Amino acid sequence: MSASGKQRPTMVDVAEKAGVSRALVSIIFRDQPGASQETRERVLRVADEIGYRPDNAARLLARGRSRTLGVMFTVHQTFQADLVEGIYPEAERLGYEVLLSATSQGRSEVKAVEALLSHRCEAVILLGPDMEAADLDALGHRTVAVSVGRRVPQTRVDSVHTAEGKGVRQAMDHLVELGHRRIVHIDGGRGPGSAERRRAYRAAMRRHGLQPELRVIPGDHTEESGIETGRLLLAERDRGLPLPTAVLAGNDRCAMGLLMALTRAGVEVPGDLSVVGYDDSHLSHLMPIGLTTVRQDSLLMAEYAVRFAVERLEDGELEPREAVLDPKLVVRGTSGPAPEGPA
Amino acid sequence: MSASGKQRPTMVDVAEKAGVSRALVSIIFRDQPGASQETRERVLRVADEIGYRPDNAARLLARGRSRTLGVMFTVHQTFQADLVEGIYPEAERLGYEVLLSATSQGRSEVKAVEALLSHRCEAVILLGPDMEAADLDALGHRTVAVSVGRRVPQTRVDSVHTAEGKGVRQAMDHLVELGHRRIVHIDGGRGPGSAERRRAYRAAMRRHGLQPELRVIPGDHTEESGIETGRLLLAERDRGLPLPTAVLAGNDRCAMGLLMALTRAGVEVPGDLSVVGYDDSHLSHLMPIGLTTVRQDSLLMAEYAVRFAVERLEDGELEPREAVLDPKLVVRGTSGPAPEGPA
DNA sequence: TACTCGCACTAGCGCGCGCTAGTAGAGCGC
DNA sequence: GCGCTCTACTAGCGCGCGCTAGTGCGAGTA
Repeated sequence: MSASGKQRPTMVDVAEKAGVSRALVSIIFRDQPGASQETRERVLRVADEIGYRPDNAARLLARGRSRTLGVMFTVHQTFQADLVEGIYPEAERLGYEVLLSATSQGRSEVKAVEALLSHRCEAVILLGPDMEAADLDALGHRTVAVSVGRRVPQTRVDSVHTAEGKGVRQAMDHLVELGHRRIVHIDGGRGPGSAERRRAYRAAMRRHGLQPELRVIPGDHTEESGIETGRLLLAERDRGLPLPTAVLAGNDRCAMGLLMALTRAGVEVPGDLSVVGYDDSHLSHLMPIGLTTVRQDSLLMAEYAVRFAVERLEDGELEPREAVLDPKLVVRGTSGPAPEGPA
Repeated sequence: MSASGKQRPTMVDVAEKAGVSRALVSIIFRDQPGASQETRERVLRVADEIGYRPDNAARLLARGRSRTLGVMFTVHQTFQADLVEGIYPEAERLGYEVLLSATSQGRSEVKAVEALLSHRCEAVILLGPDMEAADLDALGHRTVAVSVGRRVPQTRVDSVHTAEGKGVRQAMDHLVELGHRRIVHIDGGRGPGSAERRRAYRAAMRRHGLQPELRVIPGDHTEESGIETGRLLLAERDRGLPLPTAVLAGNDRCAMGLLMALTRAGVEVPGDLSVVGYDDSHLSHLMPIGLTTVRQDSLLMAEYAVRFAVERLEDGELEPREAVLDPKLVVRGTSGPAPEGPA
């Protein structure tokens, strides 16, 4: 037997060996009524003996539906990994399979989505999509699509995200209550949710009368971005400018980068400076003192995403929906009272 | 048009609209000779108009081969994300598609692999598999399998890994040269490569005459493990025991956790203590001073894995092969001279 | 005996495509 | 005219399975 010559056994093989028709084998493997208990057991035993497994490709060709959800995600985005982890069980619960397709440099979102569709996924769940709204809309016309983490108003695409505004507001209120005034925000660039977070930060600063201190530092949702910001702030300090007393990072990864840069340089967290992240990915626990962050419930988001997709598949008339989940500030060790002293 | 009623156009639709036979459309989409340039363009234009895309499921049913590689990976393992990123381009270069299937808690390796096989993957690439050698061997008999990061001698499974021993030896020599003697190793538990690293650590300690200082702390390949170890070491210090002067972590994630725990507690790295990781995942750059680590070339490993799989598929008689890549110590900021003074 | 009913099982078409074995027609040489 | 070759295209089977419309048969009823 050559390695490449490993012939997959088919239903016909099982049927012949068991002395029944192929149709009956089909019935048995679909767990449909129409076969005696005795025959069921015999056929299953035979199938097991010759190593038969149903061929999904053929299966989903034969029945019109594939009952498969495609998930597009970005390698290296921690929070998306959390989401993927939540998607599997919910999909299984509803009787759907899951196919993953990653984007990375050199593999665009379009490519990743095409791969999913060509494998007959009935719906695609896009984790933090970065494509144009128009492209998203077009995709929504071609198939059932759900965007997670990014709002997509006015399109035929369902979306699941958290009320970014609320989350940021909670974080800002928390910091202000602790006496912070010089609070800067590291922007998430084109990252999912960034625009809303930036807006909410600005609004919160104004609301608290901190307009003069308002400062948005460009960045993105990576550790590098946090490190760079850290370097920038340290350089400013060395030139005599005051450090901010608190930083609202674009997400947890960014916050972690910032923390690494600052603590290495001897800045006390939260003594000299407080840091708040966003996501509550498992990174939040990396800091021994815990990262104060705005929790997005990845499990719940995954659940919604899967359910939106499935419900749209089963009732095509449904209008696009939007789930806006409540974020929740989780106070851990990286936020504390603002340091004393003059600005 | 209801959302779920989005009927995918098929070749028949294209053929009818273009006024040719379905077979000709097939020829054109497979880029085979047998159609005039003029017809080609017309058919492709028509196909584009009605939004036709080839159906992969049907395609791989019709031709015997699917030309698809399945990749099993673990969500959250950073280094595996690096590997996935390398697998895509190499597979594409060789004309293969890639299907991903993740393991996580609640989704076992067996489940993940079954999902891949049921979608007619011709071969599976297992990133850091944790299953029994016997199960791996069985899988190797059923299909073409490649294990990445874990050695699997005596099985019908190709494997790609680095010479863990060499890597550890380089790291240990580096530390000893810097004057370190009290070097502990955080074990990687059942993680890929752990056994070899542990063995090599022991051997290196003996070789350098440091047997009395030999110490392996149980752990695994997560940040949590590093944090716990950090806590443990700090607690020991508080009880008057000396800190080790250097730690060889099980991998980068573990090293990062350790660094977070130690630097938070005021331990100077590398002043008081040096830390060496393993993998050179992108985490290594998270530390502003850079993590000294043993580099595993993820791109090269991915390339080997894909090529092994493909070559076995195209020549089934090939015996299982093993690629052992040379690791390379990358010295960055977390390792420095051993601190002075008595133990 | 004749007639239904229900259970266990089978025949056979179709899913969308790849692929082999063709055919029709144009062009060419003699 | 005939035979040949070459290009452009088509007919039709098969991939492994789902599914509808059956068939056969024993038990129960009148």
